[in-house]
Amino acid sequence: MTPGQPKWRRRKEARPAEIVAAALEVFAGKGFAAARLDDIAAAAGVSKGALYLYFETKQDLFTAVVRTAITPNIAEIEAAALAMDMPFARVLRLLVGRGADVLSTSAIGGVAKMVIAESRNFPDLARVWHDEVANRVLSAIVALVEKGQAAGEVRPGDPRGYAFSIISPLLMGLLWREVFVPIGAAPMNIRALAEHHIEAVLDGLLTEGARA
Amino acid sequence: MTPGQPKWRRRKEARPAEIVAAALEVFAGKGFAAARLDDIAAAAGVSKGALYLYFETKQDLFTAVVRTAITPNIAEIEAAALAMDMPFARVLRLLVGRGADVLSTSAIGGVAKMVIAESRNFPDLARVWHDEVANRVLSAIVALVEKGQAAGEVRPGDPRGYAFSIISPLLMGLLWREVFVPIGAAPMNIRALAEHHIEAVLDGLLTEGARA
Amino acid sequence: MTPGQPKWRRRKEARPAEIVAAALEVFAGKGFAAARLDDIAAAAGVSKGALYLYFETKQDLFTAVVRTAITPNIAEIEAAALAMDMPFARVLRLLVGRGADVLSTSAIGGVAKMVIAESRNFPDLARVWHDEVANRVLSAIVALVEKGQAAGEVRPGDPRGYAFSIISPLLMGLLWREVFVPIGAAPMNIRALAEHHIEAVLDGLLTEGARA
Amino acid sequence: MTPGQPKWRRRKEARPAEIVAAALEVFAGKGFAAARLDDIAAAAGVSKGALYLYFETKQDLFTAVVRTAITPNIAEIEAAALAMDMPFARVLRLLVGRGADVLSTSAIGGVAKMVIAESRNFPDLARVWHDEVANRVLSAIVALVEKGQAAGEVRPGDPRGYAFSIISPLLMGLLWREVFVPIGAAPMNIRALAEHHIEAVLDGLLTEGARA
DNA sequence: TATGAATGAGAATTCATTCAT
DNA sequence: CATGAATGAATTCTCATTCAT
Repeated sequence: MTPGQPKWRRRKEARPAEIVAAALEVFAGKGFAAARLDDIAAAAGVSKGALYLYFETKQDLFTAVVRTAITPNIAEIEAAALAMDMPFARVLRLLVGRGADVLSTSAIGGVAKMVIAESRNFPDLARVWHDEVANRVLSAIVALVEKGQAAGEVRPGDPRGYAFSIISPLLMGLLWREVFVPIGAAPMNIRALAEHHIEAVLDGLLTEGARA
Repeated sequence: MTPGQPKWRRRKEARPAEIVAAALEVFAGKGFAAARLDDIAAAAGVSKGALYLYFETKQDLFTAVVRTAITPNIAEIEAAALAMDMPFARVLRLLVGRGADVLSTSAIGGVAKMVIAESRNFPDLARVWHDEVANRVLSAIVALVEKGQAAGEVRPGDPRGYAFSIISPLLMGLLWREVFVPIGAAPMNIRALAEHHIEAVLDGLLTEGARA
Repeated sequence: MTPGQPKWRRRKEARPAEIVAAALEVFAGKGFAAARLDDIAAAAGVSKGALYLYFETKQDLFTAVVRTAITPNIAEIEAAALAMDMPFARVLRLLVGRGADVLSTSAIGGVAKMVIAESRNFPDLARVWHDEVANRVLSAIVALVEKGQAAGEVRPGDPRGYAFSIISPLLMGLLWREVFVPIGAAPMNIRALAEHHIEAVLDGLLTEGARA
Repeated sequence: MTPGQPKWRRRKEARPAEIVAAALEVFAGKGFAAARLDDIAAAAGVSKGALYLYFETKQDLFTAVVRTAITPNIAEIEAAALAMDMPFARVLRLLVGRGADVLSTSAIGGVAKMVIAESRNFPDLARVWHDEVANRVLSAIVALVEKGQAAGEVRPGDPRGYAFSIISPLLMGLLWREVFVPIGAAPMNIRALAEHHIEAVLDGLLTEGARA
C-alpha cells in the first residue's frame, strides 16, 4: 500500500518468457494436471488473469514450455557431430561430454519428465519431442557411427543399436537425478558417468583374456 | 440371492486385484491426476462407491498399483544374478535377456512412467521404487561385475558405472515404447536391442586397430 | 446437523423436472447470462454439482427449460382450431379465450421473453420456438380464417395478415405483464383484453356511418 | 501531432455517439450480459479504456444506448396524432404508416428487445421505456380514439383496449423481424402488415351477412 | 485524452468422496 | 457388500474495471 508502489508494471516484452520460466518450474515439479495456474502466476509474479494475455489455455502454456525447452542446444550438438574431422573416439568423447553438460545445466530434465508423463495426453508434444529431440540426437550419432565404420574405426553392426548403447546412460542419469535424488538418493555426476560409460563402451568390458 | 452362487464368491475375492489391474491401465494412460475414478470403476466393472470398499483414497489405490507392479519379477532376477556359476559374459547375456523379456511382457513400463511423472507428488512411491526396483537391480549387477573383476574377466573400473552402462538401454527402450511408439514411431524390439547392446558393451565399439 | 436429517435424498425421477422449474424462474427473472447456477441450484434445493448429473452445461439446461415450456398446450389449441364446427366468430372467441387462459396461467410469458432475448445467442431455440409455437399457432388461425372465407363469413384478404391482426394483442399483453407490471405499471387482464380485441377486430372500429 | 488536425477534432466530439452506436449493435446482438466491452470498443474503433472516459460503467453505457434510441421520433408521432383535423380513419392510417416507417428504419427493434430482456435487471430502463415510449404512444392513440368516439366515428368501447388492438401488430412485426428473420423465417414487410391490419381493424373481419 | 497491460472478483465446470438405499 | 445420487471444494477461464504510460 505504500504509494509509489505500482500495482503492476508494463513488461509486455519480457512477460511471456518470465511466465514460461515460472511455468516450467511448476509443471516440472508437480506435473501438468496437478500444477495450478495460481501457483504459476504467483511464481511468475503476475496475476492469474495475466497468464491469459499471453496464453490461451493451460494446455497452451504447457505446450509453450515444452517447445521452448527444445530449441537451443540440439542444433548445436547435431552440427558438431559431423563437422569434426577427428578420430571417432575423440569426437564421441567430446560430444557426449558436451551432451552431459547440457543435461546438467539446462532444464531439459524436467521437461523430459513432463513429456514422458503426458505423452498420452499430449501426443503432439511427444511427436515434437521425438522429431526435434530424440530422433535428431539419435540420427546425429548414427551418422557419426557410420562414418566411423566407413573409416574402419568402428566394428560392423547396426549403427542405430550402437547409438542407443552410446546415449542411453545420459537419459538414465537424467531421470535418476529427477526422480531419485529428490527423495534422498545419492546424486550422480552425469559428466563423470558419461565419461566412464564412453570408455566402457569404446573398449568393452571384457579383458583380453575373457574375449571369445 | 441364493447363497453359494459360485460366480459371485469368486468375484468377491478377486475384486481388489481386478480393480488394481483396471487402475493400472487408466493411470498408465492418463497419469494420476487426469485419471478419473469413474473411468477406473467402469474399467473394473464396479461402481465408483465400490472402490472405496477396498481403497481409502485415490492415492491409496495409486500406491497399491505401483507396489503391486513391483513384487513379482525383481527378486527372481536378483537371485539369478549371483547364483549362476558361469563366465561373466554368459551370465550377463542370460540376465539381460531375461530382463528384456520381463519388460516386454509386464506392465512395468506404464508403472515406470507413472513413477517418473509423480515422483515429486508421491515421494514415498519414488522411494519404494528406488529401494525395491532400481537399486536392487543395480546392486545385483554391481555384484556380478565385482565377481567378474575378481575373476579377472572384467576390466577394472567403477562397477556401479559399468552397471549403468549395462542396463540403461533397457530403460531407454522401455520409455521409447511408452512414449514414442503410441505416436507412430517405429517400435523397438527390446530384446534385440538388449542383445545387440550387450555384445557392444562386452567387446567395445572399437576395432583392434583403432584402440589406443 | 440434527441426525436423521439426511444431507440429501434420492429423487432421481423428480429431480430433472424440479431443476427445470427452478431454472425457469431464475432464467426468466435475470436472463440467461445473468442467471447463476448457484441461484438455480439453490432454488431447486440441490447442490450445484447435482445440476450436472442431469444437464451437461448451462446452455443445455437453458435449452431444456425452453423446450419444456412448449409442449403441453400448443397441440391442444391447434387441434381445437379446426375441429369445431361452428360459426367463425364463435370459434375465434373460444380459441382466443383459451389462448388467453394459457398465457395467464402458464410460464410461457417468461419463456417467450427469454427466447426473444437470446434469439441471437441461441438460434436453435429461436428456430424451435418458431416451428413449434409461433408458426403452428399462426397456421392454425390461418386455416380457420380460410375456412371462414370459404364459408363466406370472413371478408376476402390475406389470411396470414388477418391472423397477425387476431393474435398480436395476446403477445403484447404478455410482454406488458412481463416487462411493465413488475415496475409498477397497471396490470392487464389478458383475458378481458383478448375478448375486447376480438369484438373490435370482428366488427371493426368504425360505426356504420363512418365506413367508406 | 500538429494541433488543429481537423479530422481529429471532429472525432473527439463525435466519440460518445460513435460509442453508443457501436454499443447498440453489440448489445442488440448479444444482450447486455453477453456483450463484451472489448467488442464494443473494437466496433467503435477505440480502446477499451476510452469507453471509461465517457461512461462510468457498462450499465451506464447500456442506459445511454436505450435512452438515446428513444428521443427522436416519439414526440413527433405524438404531436401528429391530435393535431390533424381529419376523419379518424385517415389519421389512423397516416399514423400507423408513419409508425411502421419508424420501426422499419430505426434501431428501435433491437432496443426494444433489450428492454424486454433486461427489464428485471434494469427496472429503471423499463420504467423509462414505459413512460417515454409505450405509454406515450398508447396515450396518443387513446386520445385519438376518444376524439373519434366523440365525433361518432368510432364505436363505443374501452379506448385503451382499442389502442392495444391498433398497435400491437406493429410490435409483433418488430419482434418477428428481430427474432425469427435472423434464423431464416420469411421476413415481414412491416408497413404492408400495418396497412393490412388497419383496414381489418377499421372495418372488421366479418362480412355483413356474418354479423350478429 | 487515449491506450492497453494488468488486475481480481466471479462463474462454470469437474471430480474425489460420502452415504442413503 | 454394492450402488450411484449427491455433495462441495477446487480449478480454469472470463471480463469489467483500473491505472501507469
